[in-house]
Amino acid sequence: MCAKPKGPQSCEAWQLLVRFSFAQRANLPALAAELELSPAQCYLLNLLEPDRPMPMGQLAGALSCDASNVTGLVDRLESRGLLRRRASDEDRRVKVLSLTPLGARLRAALLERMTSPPPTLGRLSPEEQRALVNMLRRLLE
Amino acid sequence: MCAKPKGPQSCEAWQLLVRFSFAQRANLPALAAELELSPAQCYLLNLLEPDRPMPMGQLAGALSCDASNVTGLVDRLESRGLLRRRASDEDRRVKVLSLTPLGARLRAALLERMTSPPPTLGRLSPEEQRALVNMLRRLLE
DNA sequence: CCTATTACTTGATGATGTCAACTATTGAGG
DNA sequence: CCTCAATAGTTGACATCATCAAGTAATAGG
Repeated sequence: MCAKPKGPQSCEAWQLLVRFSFAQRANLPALAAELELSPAQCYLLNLLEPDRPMPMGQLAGALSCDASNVTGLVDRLESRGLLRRRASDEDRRVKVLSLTPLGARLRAALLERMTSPPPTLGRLSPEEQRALVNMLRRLLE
Repeated sequence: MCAKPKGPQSCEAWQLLVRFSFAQRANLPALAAELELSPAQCYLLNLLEPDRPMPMGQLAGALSCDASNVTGLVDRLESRGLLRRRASDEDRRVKVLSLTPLGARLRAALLERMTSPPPTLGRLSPEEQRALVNMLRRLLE
């Protein structure tokens, strides 16, 4: 049924993490809609940190989608005044994206809503939560 | 920054879980494409278990999307012979979906690829993995 | 310079997703 | 029975998402 590099639990742990991701994805549309965003725009805003401008190509890589798709996403976000395109000084082919103050505020609101812990997290004791943080950090590198 | 029903770790644990979900989402398109599926079709197939037919409306609820969207998704999957629509006997307004043998095989291949654990899981000891399974089970109910 | 590569845009096309309007069926009263 | 409202799904219109192929501008290497 599944590869197991570290015993039978490997598989189950990963299965549960994937199940968790799917469940998480299901409530993103509603959450995004409250801020007049689409899920794709949320993914983009999540990656674009306020104090760290990013070239469009790098964003396409992080989203693992085509560069032309990023063009359209950025068109719509820029027209709403949430971010700016600016030609890079070193390489004028490159367009660097940076959040406007408005965009930074919207991003903060988005992240706060997304990461506000659900009541089920209370089922884990503080020590368990510490252990969970420790493990997830290692899984994410 | 975030609500903390159980101390400062609550927030971080959840943040990491959300980050994990986002990272996970990024490699779904490529994985789905190997099976000639779209991400949305993967979500649908994941929910439709081979031995448990499901009404379209219930599927729309589980995907948290509009019913008319399910119509289109099902149209395409049905035209590929992956599932069948059948009018329910008790209530003929209801269309019950069931996987064909072909659809069940594709679903199995999909789930196997999605849940095959990445090498980073090897960073957790077997006891840690057991603890992780235990915690995720409680988070997911 | 000349040429190839790179970063982004554009246009075409199909899939996803929502909404409003529609059909068919069910169910509750009168 | 016979409305009449509610429900399940479909359809059509429309915007967004996503890819591909082709195009433009800038860079880099020879």
